[in-house]
Amino acid sequence: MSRPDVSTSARNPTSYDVAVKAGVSQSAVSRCFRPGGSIAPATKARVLAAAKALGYHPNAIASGLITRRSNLAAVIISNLTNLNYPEVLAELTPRLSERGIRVLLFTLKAESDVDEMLSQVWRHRVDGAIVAARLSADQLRDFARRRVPVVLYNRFGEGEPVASVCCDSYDGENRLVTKLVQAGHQVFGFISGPDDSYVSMQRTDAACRRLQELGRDVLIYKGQFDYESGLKGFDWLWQTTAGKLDAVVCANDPMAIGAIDAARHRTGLLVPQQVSIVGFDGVGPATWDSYRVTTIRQPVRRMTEAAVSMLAERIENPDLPAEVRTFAGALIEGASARLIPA
Amino acid sequence: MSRPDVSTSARNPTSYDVAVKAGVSQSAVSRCFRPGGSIAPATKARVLAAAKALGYHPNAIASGLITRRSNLAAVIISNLTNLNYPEVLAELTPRLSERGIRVLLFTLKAESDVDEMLSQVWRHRVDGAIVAARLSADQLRDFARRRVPVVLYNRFGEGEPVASVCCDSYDGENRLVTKLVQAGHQVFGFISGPDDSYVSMQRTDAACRRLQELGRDVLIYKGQFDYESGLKGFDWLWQTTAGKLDAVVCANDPMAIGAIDAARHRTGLLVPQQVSIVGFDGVGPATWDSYRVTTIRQPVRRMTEAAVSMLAERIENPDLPAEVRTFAGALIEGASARLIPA
DNA sequence: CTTGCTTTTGCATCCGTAAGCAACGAAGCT
DNA sequence: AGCTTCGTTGCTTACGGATGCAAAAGCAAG
Repeated sequence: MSRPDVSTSARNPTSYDVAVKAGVSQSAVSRCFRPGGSIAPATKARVLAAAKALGYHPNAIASGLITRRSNLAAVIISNLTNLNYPEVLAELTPRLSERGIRVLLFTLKAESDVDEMLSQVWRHRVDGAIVAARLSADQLRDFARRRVPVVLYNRFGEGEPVASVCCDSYDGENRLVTKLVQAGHQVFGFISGPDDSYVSMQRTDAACRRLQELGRDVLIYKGQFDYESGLKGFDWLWQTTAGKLDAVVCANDPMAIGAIDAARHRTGLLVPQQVSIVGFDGVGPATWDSYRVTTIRQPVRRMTEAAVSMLAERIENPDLPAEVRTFAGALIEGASARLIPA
Repeated sequence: MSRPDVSTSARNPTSYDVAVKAGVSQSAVSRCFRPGGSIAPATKARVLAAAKALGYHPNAIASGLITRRSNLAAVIISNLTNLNYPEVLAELTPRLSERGIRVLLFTLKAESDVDEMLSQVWRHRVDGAIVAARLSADQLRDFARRRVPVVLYNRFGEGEPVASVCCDSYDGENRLVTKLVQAGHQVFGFISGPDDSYVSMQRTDAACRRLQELGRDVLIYKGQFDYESGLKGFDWLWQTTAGKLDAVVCANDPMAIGAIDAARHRTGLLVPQQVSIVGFDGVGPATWDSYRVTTIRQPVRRMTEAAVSMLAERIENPDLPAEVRTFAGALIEGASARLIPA
């Protein structure tokens, strides 16, 4: 039974259609679109011409079924509105693309169902995953069991060793805090992120530990990584220290910006003359003239490049050992903190 | 020849494996995972138990091959670092997910090869696409020819009618400009985005046309939608008007923020007392205390919801006519413009 | 117990591509 | 010329799940 020849091509053309037009077998067509396929140059040219004429593009679904490679990587990001992640995503996508891998994007809200999301990840048989979200040890073990390589971004596998790329929170906070103490600051406040954030945990721990080493106490306000938290956090710290507050260390830049605004516009202080405020990440707005936040800039390009190459290596060879690549951030001096002794 | 039983399950379990374990046929397993599959409740329970025990998840690739539905939508965004798009993407992803559609993300840099990207879109046989990037009429026609529904985001099909969701640039700029004129501003500057941006074109056209109607001249500086452009644009406008500049209308918020910073910190002006500056989009930083930009806030939630539902409808029924849904933005009065007569 | 109807089940086939295998021809060698 | 070697090519099958069709099972009424 022959299919009616609809000249408007109701269906996508298949490799078989191309084969007929080029006068070769379907296998030959297939080989034209595979790197390293054994095919004579003249034949290949004929096939490619036919393919172009028909508007043929190999069906990645059919190809994925037989090769067991989807050429997809899941990119799982908890909170895209965090100003750091758009840049990360914008860097990851073309880098993966260069290696022939497309991005299947998953975003998580706090309330959302991680298991449901992972089920979709499994269904699509992704070749690997880059994860900037909190996954449980069990969930990470599922990746290992299914032999789907994962690279964690700015977090470590808790318990299980997992490949990961991190900006060094300890180093960054150490440098910020040490500079602040050397400059003579006495009364410290810290504005953290939410409890379930690994990044927040690390930065909080790093800063507080270092402050303790240097003999300073620190008051902690628990924020949510957003501008509002910076506003509220500063007010609370200012009240609670009865105006003795000297320096505020924030777990990310938007909170530092909020704190700066609270200090200036709501409390009427001069930053950095009366109070120093530092952030972390080095997102775009931190460099704006009104803020010029003193912060640690993550080397996003190098980190994303590392994440992608680690993932690609592990897709080729799933037995590579877990490896953690740590990157030191760059101290941006900005103008929101007094870094020299008064 | 029987496959060795690797208890660590070297391969993903298939519906056949589940069928054997549950003592049913492969068809029955398949029907358990399809909505509306004819299956007895008791059987379904047995199958689901077996599936769970084996860690079975239906293979979306195999299923996509036979159903000709990938359950993927391409989301094509030209410039993720534009502060408006992360929010858009963060809204689109869960909304598509609710409808069983996963996001295949494509980002474009100016230099990047659109045709290569589209080739990947065709290969993956996406069910539809949401496009916030500049595509040529030919490229849009390819979507139609392949019967892949498209919804444009904040742009129109040029020539071809294409489904699209837009925030009304004309209305928004009209309201801003009219208010500024009513408040008595005389000398206007406009900071536009790049020439190849549809959004910039529209906003520029809308603002200038309205200014002309109201009998005001306007000087245009061509920017790139970024903070730097705002800085430079303001300086240039200030110089060029020899300090007569009254009001600056910017094609988006980051440029307005740059202009505010230039006015305040580089030229030493009071905003809005000496010069009014307005933006467009209503991105997060526009509301920060240091700026409080007077702007038009795009109704991102309603727009993304519309885009997703229009796409979903067209996936079900590709013959739906093109339709443009336009949303009026909300005027955010902010504090960067004087809106009442002096 | 039979009949007629509905629900549930299994069989067989198909989706579009990749790749092992064997066949083929051309070229190089003795 | 006869033989080997190598590059190309087509044939055939497999990937994993969805679905039309017919068979089987359940169920109610006669």
